Amino acid sequence: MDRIVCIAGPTASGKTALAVELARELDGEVVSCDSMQVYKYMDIGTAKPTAEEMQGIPHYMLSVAEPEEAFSVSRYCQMAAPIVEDILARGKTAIVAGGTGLYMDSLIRGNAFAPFPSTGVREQLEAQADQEGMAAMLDWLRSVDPDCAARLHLSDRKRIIRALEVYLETGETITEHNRKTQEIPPRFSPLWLGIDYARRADLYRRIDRRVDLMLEQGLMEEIQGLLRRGIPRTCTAMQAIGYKEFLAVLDGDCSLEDAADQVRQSSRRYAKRQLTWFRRNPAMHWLMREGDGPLSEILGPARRFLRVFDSPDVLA
RNA sequence: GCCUCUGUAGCUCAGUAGGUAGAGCAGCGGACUGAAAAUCCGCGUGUCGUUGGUUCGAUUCCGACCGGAGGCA
Repeated sequence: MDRIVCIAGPTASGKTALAVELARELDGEVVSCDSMQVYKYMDIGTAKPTAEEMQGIPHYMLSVAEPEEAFSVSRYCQMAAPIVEDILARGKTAIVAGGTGLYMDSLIRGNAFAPFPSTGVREQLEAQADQEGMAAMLDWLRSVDPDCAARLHLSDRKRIIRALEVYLETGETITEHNRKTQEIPPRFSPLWLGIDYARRADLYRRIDRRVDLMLEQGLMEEIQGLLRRGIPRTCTAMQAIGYKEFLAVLDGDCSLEDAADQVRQSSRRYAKRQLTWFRRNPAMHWLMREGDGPLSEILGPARRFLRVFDSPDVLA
């Protein structure tokens, strides 16, 4: 087992605080695993750890892209994997912490990705989908990759188009590509820790509070700053929860209260999706939090799991 | 104090000419391999206010009581 700890969990569950605490105890450095914290100038709304919260612990993969850039899993892995290797090479513990399950799994498994399409294939497919409808697109996919077509629902436009894109670009179906990457052994073998709440309502209360806190900290000003920089409101970064909704307030399309309600609800649904993703990981060791209990309540259990680094049988 | 209306899912409400009930929202579960804070799929979770009566059978009809809204005093 590598000296890597993955800290997963839903938004507002305390991943940042746990990561820093464990980094202090294990002589570790933190690699963020968050699809929105990678963007610069988006600090408050993505709950990026502040300098104070980091407590001098080195953090990586924060603010590494311009908001108007198209970021992706592939780029995340390209950048983060060498960083993790380097931390390990220096004899330190790598603490990969964040809520983006796809990024975390891909980094750990060392997923390979098909070359990025340089031509406008996706745009062409989008246009074709608009003209001929998704049923025709799914039929097409079925003729080249029946397994993939069987897995996808007619409404899942994104994945149908992506599957066709991979096939057209590489000549290989996405099913075949996935099969091949799964044959490759995982790149890292970490200790998986997941944070969850015994009662969902307690997590939701924390989410609600965090939204209010973000507004107090100046989220609206942060969004105005992005607009002043000329960040297009259609880019991926702007679809982040808390940004798209409050943007509507600045545009005069929505009241602040309604937008805040929407942000709270989107965050709750997001948290649920995150839990669904992480729950299917059989290697996950769950740390359950109660009510408004302090972080220390899960520190003990976390340390018990961490003994695996000294004697690999403790988890057996 | 009297009169009228009202009480059904977490919320707003529909409904049963008597055979234990259904919508929206909320919520819950799941999928996920280069947009992933994205995208998509599935699922009613209920002492029908309480208590008596009529009835083979009451959430439905009748009475009383309790809670809510309005009106008259």
